Amino acid sequence: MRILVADDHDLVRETIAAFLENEGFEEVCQAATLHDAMTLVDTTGSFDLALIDFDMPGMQGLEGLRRMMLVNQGRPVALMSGAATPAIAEQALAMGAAGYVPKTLSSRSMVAAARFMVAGEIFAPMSLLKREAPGKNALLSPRELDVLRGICGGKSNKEIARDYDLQEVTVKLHVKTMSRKLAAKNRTHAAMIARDRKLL
Amino acid sequence: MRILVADDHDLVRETIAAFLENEGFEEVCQAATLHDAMTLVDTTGSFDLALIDFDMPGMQGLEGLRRMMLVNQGRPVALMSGAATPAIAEQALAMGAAGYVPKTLSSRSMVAAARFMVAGEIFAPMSLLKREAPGKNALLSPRELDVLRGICGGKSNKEIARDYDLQEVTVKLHVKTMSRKLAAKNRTHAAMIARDRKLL
DNA sequence: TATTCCCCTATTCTTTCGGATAGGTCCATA
DNA sequence: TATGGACCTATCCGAAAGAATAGGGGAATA
Repeated sequence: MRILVADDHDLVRETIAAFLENEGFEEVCQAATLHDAMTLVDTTGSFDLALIDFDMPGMQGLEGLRRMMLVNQGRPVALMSGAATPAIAEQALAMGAAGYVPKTLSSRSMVAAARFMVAGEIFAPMSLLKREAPGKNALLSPRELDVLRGICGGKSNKEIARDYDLQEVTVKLHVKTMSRKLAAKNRTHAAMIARDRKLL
Repeated sequence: MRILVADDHDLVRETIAAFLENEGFEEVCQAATLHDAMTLVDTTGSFDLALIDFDMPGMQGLEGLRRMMLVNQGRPVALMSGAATPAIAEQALAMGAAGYVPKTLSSRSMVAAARFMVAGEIFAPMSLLKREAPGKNALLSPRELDVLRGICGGKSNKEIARDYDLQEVTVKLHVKTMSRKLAAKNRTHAAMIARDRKLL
């Protein structure tokens, strides 16, 4: 049961490591940079769980997470952060991270989360991933949502018009107004924004 | 501590409910269809956790999950399934589900998962979400990946050409060949496929 | 050496998108 | 009644995207 805790703040790292050791995890290694963490994996083998800090030297955003996941041979790697946006947490999970651990977590919860992830489950606090107020995408009218769905399916304006029994010009109108509301540069951008905000 | 178990297979549903009751959950309600489940929520109030079956009458794919999440007032709703693809599990989580619970889970794990989700965490077995062989997006050449990234950012061919110091026609070529490889109808479709498969 | 693959460019053409402008209906609410 | 919003349609235009065809250079490999 080998665990790696990687964080550049000595106090934070050592506290977490100490707690994990007390809770029965046999081997808890530490690293202060991504580079150190990766060489540690290279020399001593992969870990059953790696907790790595998001704001750590060497991590360029989530690129560091990606690299860490590669060297750890597909075994669980989780992202830790004191202050990261829900978007970051989601992206981390989407790229296959074993979890997202806010540093605000109580030490007991942290241990529980670690146990969970070691067992091959995914840990994430739901408060972070909660979609905002349900009626908040009222910025888009029903028709605009229809069109947006069509766009996300890769359809052309003509196809969308056929689907909903409209004229192509009307679809264009909706595309334009909807893109403006979403601050999208074009239909493709709008589709990606819709996907990101989960408002399809 | 109110929990709802919704599944059309009586045996499965009752077994799960019995286990949860034995483990200390006070009020465990049952429903055999999505409709029953939703009226139950309407009449008796929202649940601390709702476990709903993916292959249940009334659920049209994930649409049922969406509706259930709406009526349960933002409190945890998890998807259960005997045989669902990783894509479905991911989508469920992406739309804000509290978790994905395979029916193959041992009853002890099931209870642990329920506890977890009631506490506001997200549960998902990592094995399902694991990305396949890392070198599998070798179908796309490096340049095609560059272009794809640009498209996902909503950029025009001209902008992408400028970014990588290419001619616009060259970008068009990559767009075309890359779209063919991905079986995409157009750039927007390609962007969505890339997002789905996480191969950007 | 020949083959293959990726990369880059060029020309021409049609289709599609996107924007602007200018109407119209319906419906709810002030 | 008026006002505004959502919805629909129309025409015109320029820009962008997509498809077809035809190359050349470089690197790896059989």
